Amino acid sequence: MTSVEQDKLGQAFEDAIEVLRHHSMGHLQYSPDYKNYLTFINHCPHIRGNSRWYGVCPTEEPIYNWRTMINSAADFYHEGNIHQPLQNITENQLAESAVFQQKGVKGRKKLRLFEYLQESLCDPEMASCIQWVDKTKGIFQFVSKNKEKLAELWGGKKGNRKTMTYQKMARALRNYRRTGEITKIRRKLTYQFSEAILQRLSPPHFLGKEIFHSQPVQPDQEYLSLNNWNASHNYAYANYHELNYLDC
DNA sequence: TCCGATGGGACCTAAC
DNA sequence: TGTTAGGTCCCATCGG
Repeated sequence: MTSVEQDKLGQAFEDAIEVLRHHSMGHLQYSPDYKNYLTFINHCPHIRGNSRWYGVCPTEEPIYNWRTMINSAADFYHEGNIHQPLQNITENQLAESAVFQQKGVKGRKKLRLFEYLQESLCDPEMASCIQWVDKTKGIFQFVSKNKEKLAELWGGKKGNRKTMTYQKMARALRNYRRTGEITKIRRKLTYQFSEAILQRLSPPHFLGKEIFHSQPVQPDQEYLSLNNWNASHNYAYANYHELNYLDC
C-alpha cells in the first residue's frame, strides 16, 4: 500500500470513528460516512480484531429498529436524500419503507426473501417459526413445526397466486447460494446470512461486537465465521466497490 | 422402509 | 427488451 493509499485509509477510518461517535451521542444519521464505515470495516477485517476500537461502539440498542433504519436510510440514500437526518423521518415513513411497498410505489425496492427473514427473526411473534441460532454469525433456523406458516406468510406478503410452501421457499433460499447472500448450514433447517447481508441490514454494534473478532475456524465447525465468509465465497457485494482502490 | 429435508434443473412470472 | 429475483413443478438423493 502506498503512502497516499495509507492516508486515504486513515482518513476513511477517522471518518468511520467520527460516525460511531455520532451514534453513541444519539445523533443517528445515515450518511456517506457511515456507508464508508461499512465499506471500510468490510474491506479491512484485521481492524475488526483491534480491541482499541471497541470502546467507540455503543452497547445499548437504539430506540428504532436498526435494520428498519438501514432499509429506510438506504432508500433515502438512493433517492438523494442522504443529508436528511433520520430523526426527522416519521415512524410511518420508516414503516412504509421497511415494508418496501412492493407494488405501485415507484422507486421502492421489492421486499426480498432475506429481508423478510431478517424481519421475522426480529419479530418476537415469529419466534415460533424462525429463530436465531447464533445471531452474531447470522445463523438462523426454521422451526420444523411452523416453518410452513412462515412460508405461507411470505407467500401472502408477495401476493402469490398459490400457497407458498417451505419447499418452495427453501428453493428460493438455495438460489442465494449463487450470490453467497445466504448459505445452507449442514444442520437441519439451518441457514446463515453472509457478512455483507448482515452488515447491510444491521450495524455491527447491533449484532454484538463478536462480529469484529477474528475467530479461528475449527476443523469440525459446521458453519463459517463471518470473517471467513468472503474468503470462502469470494463474494464482492456491489455496495463495496467504492473503496476498491484501497488494497486492505 | 418411510418420510421429511435437501438439492437442482428447467421454465415461468413480474418488476425494474 | 434484457436482467433480476423469485415462484413453480418435478424428480432424485440423503439421513434419521
